[in-house]
Amino acid sequence: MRPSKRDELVRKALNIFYREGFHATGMDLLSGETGISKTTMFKHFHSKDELILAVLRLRDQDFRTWLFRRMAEAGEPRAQLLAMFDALAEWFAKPDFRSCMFIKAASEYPDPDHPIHVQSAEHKRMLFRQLQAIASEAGAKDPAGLARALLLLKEGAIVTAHLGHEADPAGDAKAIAEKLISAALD
Amino acid sequence: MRPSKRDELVRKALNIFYREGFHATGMDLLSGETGISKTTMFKHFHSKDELILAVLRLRDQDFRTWLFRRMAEAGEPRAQLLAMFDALAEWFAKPDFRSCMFIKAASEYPDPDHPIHVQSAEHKRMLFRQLQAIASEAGAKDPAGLARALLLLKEGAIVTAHLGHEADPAGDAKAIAEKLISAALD
DNA sequence: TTGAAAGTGTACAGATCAGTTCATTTTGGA
DNA sequence: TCCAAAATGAACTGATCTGTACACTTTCAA
Repeated sequence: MRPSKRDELVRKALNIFYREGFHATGMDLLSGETGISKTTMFKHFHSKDELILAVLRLRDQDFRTWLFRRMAEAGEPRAQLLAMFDALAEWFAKPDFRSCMFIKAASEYPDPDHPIHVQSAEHKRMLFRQLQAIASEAGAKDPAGLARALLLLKEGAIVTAHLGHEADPAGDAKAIAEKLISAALD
Repeated sequence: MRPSKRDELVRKALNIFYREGFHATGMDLLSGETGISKTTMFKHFHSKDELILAVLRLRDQDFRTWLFRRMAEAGEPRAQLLAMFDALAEWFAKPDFRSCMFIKAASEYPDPDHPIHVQSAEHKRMLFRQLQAIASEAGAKDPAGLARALLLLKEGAIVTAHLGHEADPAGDAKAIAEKLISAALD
């Protein structure tokens, strides 16, 4: 089995779903835009939902790899935590930024038991675990509490960057994070 | 003109869109669930998008009226600001809570120039203005900055309540808000 | 009571949706 | 070179989508 076509499909579908939305993107359009025949698409994935789940798995990998690599470059655990918001600022500045794929997925599949909704929630949990580990390394008194607070700031910044009129939501979030981190580590 | 049918339609459509999503809710289903004929629906609104815009206008009114009334009951401006998070906690606890309608609308209509997206952003701006006024009354050194920070916490709490596994996102947000308000008023 | 406005039910148009079928062509490794 | 796996294109199913047409009924106020 050669996985290249399948991977190519998932990666291209990711960009289109992210830009246009899930329901608004039909399989015919997807086939046309990717240049991959519908027959092949349905050979790799038995349904549109399965394709979306594969897209979300890829996005989860890509996003967490990107974010925590950026954070790791900052050095000390305490600096890593703050660096999350610098990474967010870069993301928001991209012209094709359109919010968080998992917030959007959960919005389009509101049933909490739907696999797409469940998998979106799982992404957030993975973020929490990794962030908690760094907060722990940094010597936080309550690593879980600090991780929850920083993630709350992250989600707020994303929504505000997408829907708000603010100049620098990532900067606002970072300023708050600095206070929280100082208080959590002293 | 008797507006009762029209209002009834908008109010019932609001609940269905909120529960099921916009694209996932067809006009036939809407007609069936509301008991209002499709002919009448399209006499009042020339398209589904127009109905959605009316739904969002109603939701904007309802939500801001509810939120700022709850806050006003808290008395002093400083207490009002904190009361926002108590109101959020009540909202999150409702069994039919499914995130913020405007975050969902912007997710389903990702084109920033789409009227539905524009109107969703406008809701957030209205929230900002009202919150800024209260921050100003409270004597904040930078009312706009405090309003931005509190709204960022609000959006983060909503997303976390919808998608996260946290026990009390509104409480987490409130704890952070307390620190910010104290620092902004001293 | 009457008459216009508002609402109904049904059937329909035309497009699009997810997903299938099948005969043909392309591909890449042995 | 050969062969099986992979991919293709195009037509097709049946359902659903937004929106329309039209004849009929209900409502309400003058």
